[in-house]
Amino acid sequence: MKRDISTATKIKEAAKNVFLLKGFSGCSSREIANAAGENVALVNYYFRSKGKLFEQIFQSVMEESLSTMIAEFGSDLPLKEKMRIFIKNEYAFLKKHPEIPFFILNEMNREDGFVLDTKVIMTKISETGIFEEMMQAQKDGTMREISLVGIITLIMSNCQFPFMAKNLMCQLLDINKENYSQNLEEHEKYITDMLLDYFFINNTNK
Amino acid sequence: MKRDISTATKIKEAAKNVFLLKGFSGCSSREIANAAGENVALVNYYFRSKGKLFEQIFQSVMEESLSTMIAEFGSDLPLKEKMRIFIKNEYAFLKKHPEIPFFILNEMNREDGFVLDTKVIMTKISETGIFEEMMQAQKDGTMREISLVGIITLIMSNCQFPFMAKNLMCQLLDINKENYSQNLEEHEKYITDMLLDYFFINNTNK
DNA sequence: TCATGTTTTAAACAATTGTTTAAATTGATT
DNA sequence: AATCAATTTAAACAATTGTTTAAAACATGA
Repeated sequence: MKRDISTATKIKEAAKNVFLLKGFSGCSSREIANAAGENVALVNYYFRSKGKLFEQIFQSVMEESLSTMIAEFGSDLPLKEKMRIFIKNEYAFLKKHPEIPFFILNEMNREDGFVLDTKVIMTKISETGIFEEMMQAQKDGTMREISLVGIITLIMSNCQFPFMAKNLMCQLLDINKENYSQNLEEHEKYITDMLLDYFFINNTNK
Repeated sequence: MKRDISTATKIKEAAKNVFLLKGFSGCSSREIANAAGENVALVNYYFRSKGKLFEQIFQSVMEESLSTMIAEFGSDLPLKEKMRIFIKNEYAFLKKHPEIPFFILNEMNREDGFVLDTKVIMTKISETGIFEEMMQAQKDGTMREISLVGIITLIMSNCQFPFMAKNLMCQLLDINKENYSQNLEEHEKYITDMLLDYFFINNTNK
């Protein structure tokens, strides 16, 4: 007879918060149920198991974060400007969801971690033509010769690491989290300059 | 009456392997005992608790990985060459112990994670005079104006992320692990060039 | 060989885990 | 009001967790 969906979504939202904060192995079904203000059994009633619930949330988080990337790839801006906006968008997304990169990494390193359906996403990115555009720029000599894997790794390293290593860096450098957040702001300028300078051949005074 | 120490060390070594692979929350006392070929109770007999055992191992891993860094800082090489060797050493260490960066990050992000005694290590680095040397180079104009936190973050991002994100990258880019390891080799060249080019002002044709 | 203290073992501990069960409650349709 | 299926609840499930206990096995000095 279909009641309102509030119970299932209440659990789902609570689970997302808890999973993002503590990871799959780091929390219990009861903890999720309590956070949702509902009974433990309802987790299994609506989602069959803790694992099934997690899979749903993980997949949606994954797609949410990856689809942010492709926003401007279809436009007709110069490649260098596309990359600049890409980094800007990625960084803005991470400022909004700083827990996500470690959350994803953590679950990918779980021994019995879930297998992702990433081909859909990479295909979508590929369809924007961004990869061909980069290959062409490398042939033109406007872009440095570097593998696709290398480019993606460089960008992800510099965008994601500063956010997921916050606790480590603060302890290591003995600074508080507000201080580190300020550093994160100016770090965006660092990495944008560094990456674009490295990727693209400078021909201003040639 | 002192027996040989083999039992305690056997447990410690087994625990190090298991902890590095699965993390503190990801394994049980019994799993460690089995890996050591010993009885469960011996873990607590020799180390009081699972947590105490972990603390010992974590601290030693932390010091091992951080002390690798300072190897060449005391030498009289030019700053740029010191940094090049530093990156080389760091990368070589990571190739030998690819599990360590995620292991450390993971435990630093645990809710009830341990508080580190990092001041000892950072003090040791500081005593090499490397930080003053960089500040001086920035005044000289041979090095770009950039905060210490920024420099350290840039280096750690580019060295550590590629190793700890191996599983993620392989799934995302749909390549096998051997393939990725090859990419890691050429990636060292990428990051060394990029970082040094960014840090140091190029005055070859001025 | 006996006594002593250390090491190892199997068993038990209470607590927590994910999940299931069966009864109670709810809300709409007849 | 009665029916009936969907929802919610409290309780119980077996398995696993870290840790403790108490007896056994061991090695060594007398």
